[in-house]
Amino acid sequence: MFRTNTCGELRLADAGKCVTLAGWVQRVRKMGGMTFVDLRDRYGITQLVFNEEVNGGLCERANKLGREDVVQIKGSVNERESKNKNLPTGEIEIIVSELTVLNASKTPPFTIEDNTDGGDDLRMKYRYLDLRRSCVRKNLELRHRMTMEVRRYLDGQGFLEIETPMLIGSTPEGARDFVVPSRMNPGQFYALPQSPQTLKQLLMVAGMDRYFQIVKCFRDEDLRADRQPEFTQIDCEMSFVEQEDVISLFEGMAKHLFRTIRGIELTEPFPRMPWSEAMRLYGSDKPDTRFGMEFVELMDVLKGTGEFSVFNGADYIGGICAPGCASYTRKQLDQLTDFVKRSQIGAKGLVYARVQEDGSVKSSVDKFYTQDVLQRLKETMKAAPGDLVLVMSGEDVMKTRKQLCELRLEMGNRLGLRDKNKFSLLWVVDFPMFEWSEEEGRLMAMHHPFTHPKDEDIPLLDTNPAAVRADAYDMVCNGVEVGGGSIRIHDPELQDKMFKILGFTEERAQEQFGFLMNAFKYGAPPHGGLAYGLDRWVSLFAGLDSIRDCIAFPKNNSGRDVMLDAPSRIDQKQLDELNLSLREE
RNA sequence: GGUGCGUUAGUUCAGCUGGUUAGAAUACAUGCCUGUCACGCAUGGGGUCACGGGUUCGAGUCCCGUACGCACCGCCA
Repeated sequence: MFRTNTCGELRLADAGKCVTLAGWVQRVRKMGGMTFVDLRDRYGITQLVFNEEVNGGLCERANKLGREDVVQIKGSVNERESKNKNLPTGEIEIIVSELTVLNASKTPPFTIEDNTDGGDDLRMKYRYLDLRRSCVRKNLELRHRMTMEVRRYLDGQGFLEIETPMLIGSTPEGARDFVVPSRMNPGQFYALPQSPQTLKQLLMVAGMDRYFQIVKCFRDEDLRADRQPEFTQIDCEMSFVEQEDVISLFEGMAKHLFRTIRGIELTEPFPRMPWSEAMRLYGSDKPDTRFGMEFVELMDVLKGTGEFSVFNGADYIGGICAPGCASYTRKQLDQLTDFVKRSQIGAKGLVYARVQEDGSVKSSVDKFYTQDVLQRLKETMKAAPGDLVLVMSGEDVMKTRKQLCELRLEMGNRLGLRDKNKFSLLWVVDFPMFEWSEEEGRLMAMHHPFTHPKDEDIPLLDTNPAAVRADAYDMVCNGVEVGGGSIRIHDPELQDKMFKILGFTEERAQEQFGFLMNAFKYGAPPHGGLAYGLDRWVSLFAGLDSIRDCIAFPKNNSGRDVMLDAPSRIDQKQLDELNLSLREE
């Protein structure tokens, strides 16, 4: 037997027992005649003791151990003379009688500790060492517990877990597909699914009624801290449901996860906010509602009421009120101005107004506005003495709101209002069906082409499609889109009409989605669903800044796996078999 | 496709307006130390300053380019 116990389970009650442990050498502390070794495995750390007086030869060998050697020891559990309150096993130690080095280790390139000295790049290259660190391992354990709870909840609700294929056809609508050449069908390609969307809809046609799958999805787009080329969704679909049914069932799942994983009871229904409201108040379809500081529109107050040409030429003027920030120094205000002027935010400037203790307003545009106008600004913003009003303006309403959104989040950070242990959930509903694409010169589906328009907006499809709202909904937590879904179209005629509005020719619609359209002709039930982003949920619960930290083997910024050194070139023989040739450089 | 920041010891970083032998911490090695647990103390080894070009009497330092990394914009139905 390799071991009788793990390195995390022995306690004072086990004192006197003879045990066998195996694990990695975390650290060796040589005290002269005595040597302590911390032995580590997935379950914890147990201290080993070697005493020169008791067994000189063995102690000598223990002194030669290096970090990350894999060893097996036999010994007896002993109550410690001086206990370590930081370790669950800190009341005992093992007096070692036998030591076997199962496998020596090279000195690792970074320290295997919570506060490692390794940088991200190096940790990814040696991810198998990084995963030995308890802080990283805990993320994977959390991920496991969450998927277990997801399965438990959905199973309890009668969902079937059904696998769908990874090799499917390419549908260029939306994100770029990863494609896979077919050897047996030269010149033809599979695509990896961006989501099992159409397949789960076919499962509804097939009468599966309630489906889910914890499934890898692939998108060949540029990466971000919260975006990987392959990521995991909790993908769900239900038949004979309306939006309300889907929302309540998956709100239940969110509550289940909060209760079982974080021990947080969310008793109230999650707030709902129409998309247009989210844009108006927060400039974002995924607002961070952990704090207020909502936008207040100021066109009436500031446009045309003074000589400030920037505001007089603006099509949007909006402000936020930062409580207690009137004491900001000139330097701090300049920093904020620089922040909004940064290229990725791209605003031209920032106007501020301090509300003084006596109620008067001192602003950066004093010379353009009378105190009366500034008092109206104060009242409109509901600003109190000591508050700082920040105002931005622009000619593009959506763009300016987005810039103000960035400023609001920055102020939230500065004021410490974005506490990782506080959770604020909401549903954003009534998304627009379409959005205009400058690049394509046509309307694009905001969610996807199978999304059902709101019944009352269906007449607008013929007259003003851009105004049509959809039965689409996103769940947002702390400014992160943790899931989203929609009621789908199940009527082939409506689906036809949708493809036409999206600029599909009949042939192209048939070619790309004919299988779905045909299926709909054989009795498709009304259906809808939702997909949660598992990586984002785990990151949220673990308080991570990047989803990489909850993925065992993530890709770097350029979509590379630096450990495997993938992607890589393939040899000519493989290319020939696939009937592929590479363009000359 | 674009913007910003970065690349110096195994690792994480410092290195000023260009100037003589490039530092710290940690890791590693050796020695001392019998109750440590981030043990302590002493000694030691360890560098193509990412790569290529330029400016200069002289470049880790300034300029240009390339590569790589991170964050972001575009993109992500």
